[in-house]
Amino acid sequence: MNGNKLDFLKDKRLLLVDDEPELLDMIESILQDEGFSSIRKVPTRKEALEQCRIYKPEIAILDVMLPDGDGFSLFKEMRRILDIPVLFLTAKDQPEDLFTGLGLGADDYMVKPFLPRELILRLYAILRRCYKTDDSLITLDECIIDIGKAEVSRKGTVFPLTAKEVGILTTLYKAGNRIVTIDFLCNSVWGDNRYGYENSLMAHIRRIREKIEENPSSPALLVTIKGLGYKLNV
Amino acid sequence: MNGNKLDFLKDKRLLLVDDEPELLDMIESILQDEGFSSIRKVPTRKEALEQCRIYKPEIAILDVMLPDGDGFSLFKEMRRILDIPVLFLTAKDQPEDLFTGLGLGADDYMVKPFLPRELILRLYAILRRCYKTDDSLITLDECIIDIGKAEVSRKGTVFPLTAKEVGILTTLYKAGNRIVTIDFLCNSVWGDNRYGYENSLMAHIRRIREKIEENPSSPALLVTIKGLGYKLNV
DNA sequence: GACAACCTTACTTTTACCTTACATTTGATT
DNA sequence: AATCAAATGTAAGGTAAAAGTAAGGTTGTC
Repeated sequence: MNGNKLDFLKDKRLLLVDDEPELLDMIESILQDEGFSSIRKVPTRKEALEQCRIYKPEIAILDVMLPDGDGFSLFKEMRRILDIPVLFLTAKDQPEDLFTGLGLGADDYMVKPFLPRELILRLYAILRRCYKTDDSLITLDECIIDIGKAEVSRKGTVFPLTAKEVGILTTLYKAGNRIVTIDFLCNSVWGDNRYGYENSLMAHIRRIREKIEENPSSPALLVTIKGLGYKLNV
Repeated sequence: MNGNKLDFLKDKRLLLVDDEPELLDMIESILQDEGFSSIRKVPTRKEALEQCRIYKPEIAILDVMLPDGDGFSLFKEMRRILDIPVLFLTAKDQPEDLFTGLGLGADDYMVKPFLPRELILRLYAILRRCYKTDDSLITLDECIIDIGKAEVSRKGTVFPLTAKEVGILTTLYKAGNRIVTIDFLCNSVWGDNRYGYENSLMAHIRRIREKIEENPSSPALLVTIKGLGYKLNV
């Protein structure tokens, strides 16, 4: 697991929720030793939900027991905000908990105390499956978009991409050639609850089209679905 | 787990590999009871590889101990043919096996003897993540409506849907092939307490029928219930 | 057969988005 | 601190697809 092929998984944003500070610190150090760079830990249900909104974690490790509510109801609330994989932890070796957790739609389940190595491995197993397409290379017909290098190459010419352009393209790509609403795009590029950037988005869309499209005025790759949003054809 | 939302997972092709025929039969009956319809079981590494080529399973449950080689090397060979999720089984409660399995890239790991229910739940957890559906896909006979992409495909042709069309179809679909009144449809598409759009709705219904119906003038999918409303046959 | 509910089509209007040129911000460099 | 270039944001007129309208036609029910 020390190869470089899965290193991008270490950049994923993790959220740890547990009421015991010692355990929280322990897990954090296990994960840091493994190379995970973006970890946020909170002790309560309330803070967990807050972090879901502002931090937008890509995976969560939840304790079943929390001071202000159980992990299961937290899980359900989280799923309404984000569709991220979840690994449950429980102190009690009660099979009931396992069934409840997995039955709700959790991705894995571990009983405390656990071996650090097992946590790491199960974490990788989940991340691998959920985020395997993070090669950051988007191939659309004759056009190759390299998110990592922030450039587009088409017909032998290389066009550089700006930060906002990369943000927009990434959001569109992650949607998996489904329609992304203008609101969602604005939120993911400029941050939550920000309005008034619709026109700016439009200007960016135009600039992107001038780089990726054969004919920017009648786009074939980044298309408009009037009244609904934009779509990237992959 | 008996809801109908995850029923499509039960159609997935499963491959069981274990050298003990009793265990093989036991797992098969557990899975059959749950509703899994496509199960193939083999006792050897050699046959497992053969099945990967001809049966093309969508998930595999592998025993670590096999008469003609261990499960780990089988796993590596399988991955060269198919990139499917794998759940390992082991009789020995050796942590080493767990690390080897997950380290290689397996998706989950269970120690025998296990609870049938846990197997089922872990299986669902893996399948859900690997084959998560587009919940916005409506299949009506020969016609597939993709709400997320706002398009309808019928007989190989793809027709785009407009915003209002998507709204109407979504409302009809959510009603679950029950009759939806014209008032209700208008309210859900144009907003509450708005009248005077009945005729506009009719025009939209016509346009939808031209996209989804074989014969738009005698509809079979989006039918009129005179005096009551419209109904989507699912 | 008379009425009402709904269909159908062509036509008009509107809205959501396009486009372009220009203004402002950001951030690197001296 | 000043300068400059690149990136980003803004404004405004333009446009085509989508939505709405109207009017004559059709179907089913009492």
